Formats: sequence, C-alpha cells, structure tokens
Amino acid sequence: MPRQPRRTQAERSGATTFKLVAAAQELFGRDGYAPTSIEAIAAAAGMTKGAAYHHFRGKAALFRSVFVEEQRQIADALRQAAAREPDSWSALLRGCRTFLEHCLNPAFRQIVLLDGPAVLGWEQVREIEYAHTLRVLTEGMNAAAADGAMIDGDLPARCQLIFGALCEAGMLLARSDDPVRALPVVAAEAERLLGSLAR
Amino acid sequence: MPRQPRRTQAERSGATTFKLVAAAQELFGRDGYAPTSIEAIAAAAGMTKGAAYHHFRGKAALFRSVFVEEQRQIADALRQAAAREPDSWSALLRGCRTFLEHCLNPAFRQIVLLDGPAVLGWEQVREIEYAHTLRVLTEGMNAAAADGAMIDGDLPARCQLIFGALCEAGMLLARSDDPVRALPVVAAEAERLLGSLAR
DNA sequence: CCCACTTCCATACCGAGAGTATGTAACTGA
DNA sequence: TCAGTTACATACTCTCGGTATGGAAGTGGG
Repeated sequence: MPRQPRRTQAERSGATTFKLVAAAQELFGRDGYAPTSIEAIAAAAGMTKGAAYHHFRGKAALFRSVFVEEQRQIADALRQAAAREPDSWSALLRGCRTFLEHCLNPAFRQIVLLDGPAVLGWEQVREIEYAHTLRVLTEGMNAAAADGAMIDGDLPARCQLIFGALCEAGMLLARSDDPVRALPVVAAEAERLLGSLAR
Repeated sequence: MPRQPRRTQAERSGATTFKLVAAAQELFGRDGYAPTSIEAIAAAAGMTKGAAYHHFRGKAALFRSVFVEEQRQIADALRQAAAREPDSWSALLRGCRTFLEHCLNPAFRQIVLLDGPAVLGWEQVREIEYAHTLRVLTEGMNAAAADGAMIDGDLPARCQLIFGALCEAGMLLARSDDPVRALPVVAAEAERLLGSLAR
C-alpha cells in the first residue's frame, strides 16, 4: 500500500500558482507591469523566483494569467448584472453601467486598460477578451438585435467600437475629480451613444 | 570680435535631438518600447547613450517626444482632410475616416495605441492628445453642434467616447485579414455610430 | 517497502540594459 | 584670452529577467 503524502503534486502546484497569480494581481494592479519584479511577486507569495519560473514561461506569461483572471471577474459581474434585467435592451444598458463602475477599480484599469495591450499585444488581448468581456457584450447585442431593438449593421464591429468607447469612458470617469458624481453624466453619454443605435 | 564657431550650441543641440527623436520613432514604432534600448536608438542616430541622456531625462522622456511627434502628424492630417469638406458634419465624418486610414500605419498603432498608455500613463497621454488629436475632434464636434447638426449632451465626454471607439476601430481594422476591404465596413459602422448622434 | 523517475522549488549565476559619474571637446561671453 | 557652460563619449554600477543546477517532495512500478 502506497504511503499517503501530506500533499499531492496537483495540490502543491495548484496552491502555489494560485498564490503567485494572486500576488501578481495585487502588485501589477498597484504598481504596473514594468516596475513590478518577478522576485517581488514571488516574495509576496512567500516563495522565490524559482517557483514562478517553474510554473510560468516568464513575466509576460504570469501577467497573462492575471489578465485572464481580471477578465473572468468582470465578465461574471456583467452577467450577473444583466441577468437581473427584464429585457435584452435594459440588460445591455445595465451591463454598460456595471462596466463603468468596475472601471473605478484602479487595479482593473492598470492591468486591463493600460498594461494589457502593451504587454500582451493587441492580438492576444482581443483573443482573451473575446472569450470574456466581449463575449458577454456580443451576446447582449445579439439578443437585442434578435428582439428587433437595434438598427442593422455589422454587429461584431459595433461591439468592438462600443467596447472601445466604454473603455475610454471608464478611464475618463475614473480620473475625474469626483468619480461618483461624474458617473451619471458619463453613463448618460454612453447610454445616449448606445440608445442612438436603438430602432 | 568673437570668432565664429562652425556650429552654434543651439544648432548642435537641435540637430542631435532631432536625429534622436527620428531614430527613436523608427525603432519604437517597429519593435515597440520595451525591446528597444536607448543604446540602439543612439547608435541608429549616429551617437552614444551619453547624448541621449544629456538631452532627455530617460527612456520614457524620449518616448514622450516621439509620442508628441506622432500626435502632431496625425492632427495635421486630420485638419487638412477636414478643411477640404464643405460643412461641419461632413468634415467630422471625413476626419473619422482619415483617422482610421492613419491607423493602418503600424508605427502609429504601436506608439500611440499600444505603448503610449502603458509608458506615459493615462494622465499624460490624455494631456498630449487633448492638445492635438482630441483638440481637432473637439473643434469639429463643437462646430457641428453649433450648426445644430448634433443632439444635445455632454460634448467633452462624447468626444472621448467617440475617440475610444475610433481607436478600437483602428486596431480592428488594421489587424483584419484584408484591411483595404475591411475599411469600408468598419468606417460604415463608425459613421453609423456618429450619424446616430446627428439631429 | 523500495527505488528509479518525475515534479516542485531554491540557490547561484549570467547577460542585457537603464541610469550615473566622470572626463573631454566644443561653444559662449565678458 | 580664458573661465565657465554646454554637448557628448566612455566607463561604471545595479537592477532584473532569464537560466543552470542541486536538492527536497511526491509518484508509480516492482
């Protein structure tokens, strides 16, 4: 009978990668990609560089995991918010507002909006986003279009444009003097933009 | 009577900074910010690091000059394109299309859309853009609004959102399989977005 | 239970590159 | 003419990403 190890390999591995990604998310989000060293991340996770380089190809790969994690989180938030709305159109509007609110999180802005494109390149960012944030947006738009609530056009391209507008709105909002008071006006403008696409 | 030097200090200084910025624009645009070393830039400009660090605080400062130069170039292109249009609204549309075409330039995308925000931060990027690209867009929108061609709302915020949409559209366009054929459809969607704001 | 094998992680090391210190040539102004 | 400033090169340091190596922990077949 094989003796039982205190922790299986999968457990060890999973625990350390989780701790690494969590620490990286914290530091990348606070200080940005370039000023954050792998060594600092490993130390914050209670280990050394060796562990990090064992589980990740390099700094960019670790960042990628953090980026994906951020995407997962916001996609979840968007889904939940949209699910509470009665119809496809109001779900779309609610999603936009939720996204803007999420942009008040500095770590999200730093990782997803500022560093993401530079570190991963547009190709990869878009690929990841299309599996999360953009996916939710696309589904919402398709639903609205299917309900006949939206004027005709190229929906994938439209999603992309709206998404770009929302990202910019998020930055604008977050860097305003009083984000809480600026939210309604920015959200209103975003909804006006979206509303103008309504049939 | 002071003897005439072959070149005045201002001439020397101006010539080297110009060569440095030109070389940096070339390399940053082709390879990106991180993979481009100061030494490589200086060498391409026919000098050593010392010159670069004499005229610029550091790598980011040199990049900033390049970024500003890119902004100047596109702002000029936008102004020229818009000036040929008969009315404020068609000038706005023409400007959007010109911006999209400009996004086909890989160096512009790399410097302005990908690296800019990560290297300079959103604050600084916005400040520079507001003196160039966003300034042109704002003027165009104000003119259109003054002509009564646009629905009411917060114009500064609207400029920002439209600008974000255009940037995303530019990336989408540039990375498509056949940019030349994709341009009409993306431009159409952008113009639909803008057109929906028409009165 | 044993033992070769793999996985996990730490320590030691290497090289690239950003930034600094210092020296020297070119220009300036009194 | 010459002291002082500006422009630039050379030499150096130091941080940091990445690799090589060694050992500890877990795994699976006998």
